[in-house]
Amino acid sequence: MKKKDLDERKKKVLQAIVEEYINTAEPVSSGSITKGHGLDYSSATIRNDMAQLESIGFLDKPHTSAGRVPSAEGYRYYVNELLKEDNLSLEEIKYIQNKLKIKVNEIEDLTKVATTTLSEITHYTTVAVGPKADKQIIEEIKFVSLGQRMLMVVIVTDTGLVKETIIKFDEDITESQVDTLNNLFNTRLRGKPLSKIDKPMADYIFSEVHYSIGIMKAIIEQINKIVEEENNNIFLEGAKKSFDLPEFKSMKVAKNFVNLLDAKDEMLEIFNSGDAEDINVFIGDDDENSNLKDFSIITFKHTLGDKDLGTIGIIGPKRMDYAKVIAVMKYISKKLNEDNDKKEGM
Amino acid sequence: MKKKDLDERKKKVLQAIVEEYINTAEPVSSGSITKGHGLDYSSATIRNDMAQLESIGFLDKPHTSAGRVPSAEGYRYYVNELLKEDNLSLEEIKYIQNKLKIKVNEIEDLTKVATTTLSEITHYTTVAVGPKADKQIIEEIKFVSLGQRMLMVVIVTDTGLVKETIIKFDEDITESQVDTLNNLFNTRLRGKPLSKIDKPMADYIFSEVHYSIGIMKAIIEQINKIVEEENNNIFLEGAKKSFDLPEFKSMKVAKNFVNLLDAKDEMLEIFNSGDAEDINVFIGDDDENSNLKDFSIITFKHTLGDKDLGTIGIIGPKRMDYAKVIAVMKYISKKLNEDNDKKEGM
DNA sequence: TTTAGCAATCAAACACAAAGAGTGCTAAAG
DNA sequence: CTTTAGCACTCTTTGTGTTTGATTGCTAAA
Repeated sequence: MKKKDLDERKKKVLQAIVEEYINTAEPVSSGSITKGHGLDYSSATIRNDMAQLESIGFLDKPHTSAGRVPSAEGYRYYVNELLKEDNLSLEEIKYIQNKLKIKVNEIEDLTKVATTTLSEITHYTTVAVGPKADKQIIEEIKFVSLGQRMLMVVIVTDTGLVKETIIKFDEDITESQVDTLNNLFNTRLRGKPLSKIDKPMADYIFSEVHYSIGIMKAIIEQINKIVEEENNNIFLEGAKKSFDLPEFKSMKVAKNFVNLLDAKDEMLEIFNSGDAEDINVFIGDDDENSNLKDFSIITFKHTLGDKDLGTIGIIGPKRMDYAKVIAVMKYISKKLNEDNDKKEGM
Repeated sequence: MKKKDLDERKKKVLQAIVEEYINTAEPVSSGSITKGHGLDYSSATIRNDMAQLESIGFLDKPHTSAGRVPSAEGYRYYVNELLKEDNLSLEEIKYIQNKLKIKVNEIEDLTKVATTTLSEITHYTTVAVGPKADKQIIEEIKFVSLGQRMLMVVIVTDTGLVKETIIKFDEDITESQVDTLNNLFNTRLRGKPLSKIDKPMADYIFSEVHYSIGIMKAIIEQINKIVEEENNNIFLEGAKKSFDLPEFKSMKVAKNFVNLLDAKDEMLEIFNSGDAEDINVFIGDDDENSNLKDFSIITFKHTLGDKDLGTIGIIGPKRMDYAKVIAVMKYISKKLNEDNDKKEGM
């Protein structure tokens, strides 16, 4: 049997199982879904369907006399084919509106508020990562001296993001040197992506500036550090909530969770791999020794027009309430764009 | 019996029990400490001592036929009276030296490196909190305009800390306004602690500047936000390591741990309450429903002369290796001061 | 004061039975 | 051909009683 060709009843059975399991976190028996969910068959009939759904890999059986549990594939089919839109309650809508109403100076703050709100409404752990360095265009680089031996570098990007760093030197730095720096860096980097501040760029700067190698080295080092940090910056919210989930009774699951949150590279890869237009659902595979085994990640891009302002996501159990989460995300995503439009126009 | 008047043998027995428990995480039986630890008595003798140590509250008994476990009071006595200095291995010393050698631009970075190193050597979770706002003296406030409607505020404090924030306005701001701001804030705030940027100060500024109430409000709001953030800033390292501890097999303990890390106010209170000169040991009380029940916190102040540069600490199980942790902390604390001396002199 | 000896205590481990949940299969009914 | 009732079978969970082993507390002797 082709996996796509589920007859209507089997679809309903799968859907009922997934939804039941999301609610109860217990294996679902054939008897428990004979009524409701648009079904009205005997448990024997359901059982036959279940056996087939298992044989094509959509269901798992913890052991003979337990019910069935959706497999990662089962969840995927459910999310792609069976999920029906959930509607937010009026309170939820009001709550979100109220939260996103705040005035912010940096887009980054707005992303954070949205991430926090998402966690508050869904009760899952949420995460925000900034846009990658190659997506951020430098609008201005400004060097400001703070006393004789201290210099601040400010980088303003088109995402409204402003990054600063302080550099201290062993030697004095003059105002004219600061001017040179401002000229040099701006003519060279304005309009380029953040990621352009790299080795070739450093070499060029070195070739242009013949004095104070020490100063130049310190500057380039520090700027590289900002870019690096910017590329690896992860904001986390509501991690503690996850520990109330029933799956966290298993120490193994809890440990996988903290390992997952700690594996920033893995997280960044997932968060940056999603499609820009859509809500992306990553359902943890069944691989026994993956951190992701028990979890799913759902992400969406915070955008303004075609500007990438970073990715916001949720990390929950595979058994998470996909319909609700996706509905909340869609709403927040829409609101973020509305608000941004207003801000642009102001 | 007075708690302080333990005879020599009882001290040794208590010490042996604590150390054995630290090693094994299992209740300690009378039989297991008849030899070694400077003891050479029969188990019956040890048993008598144990019974008395229990009656004065230094030991607990999970149940009749288990061994004994130190109580919070027992740990306290051990730490205050019995602990003998541990020595670091040559490798450990080298490792720390190497890590702290790095050149930093902000003291904050040095604190972070020290905190990370502390976690790496001890394998416990470590934490750093910055100095409180009333301990940080403002050396300069600088307003820098970034385009017509964007202003950056930089605050340099005597701890070398530089805080920046960006403020966006709905109206244009002129260079002369920026000059006024610089004058006003600097004459008023230079030499004052960060915490002085408060309501009375805001009122004063309002009374002096008669134009652009909107701009002034935005500025004061933002500055308050920095100070607030600065006061609540917690840096955490190695939280994941704790999950390998045997005590984390109990979900209750794991949950207490994440709750503890999440309860920033509680953490800050503990971290800020320590004595400046010393290494401070907070041993979790026996109170059943406290987050701290299973944990101890050890802190020391990162200082330079009499300047408070923040507090660094460790959060581990009550059963943690106090001798080792304290030894490492003492060494790092000393090194931080040495390095700072060098940095001051450069 | 210390220790040997021993009964008493209690968790942990084991074994076994019974109960309960749920399946898979078969054969009959629709 | 699809659906369903019926029932044997499987496997976990729960309960119970038993044994084992660790460890203590007490007593009486060294």
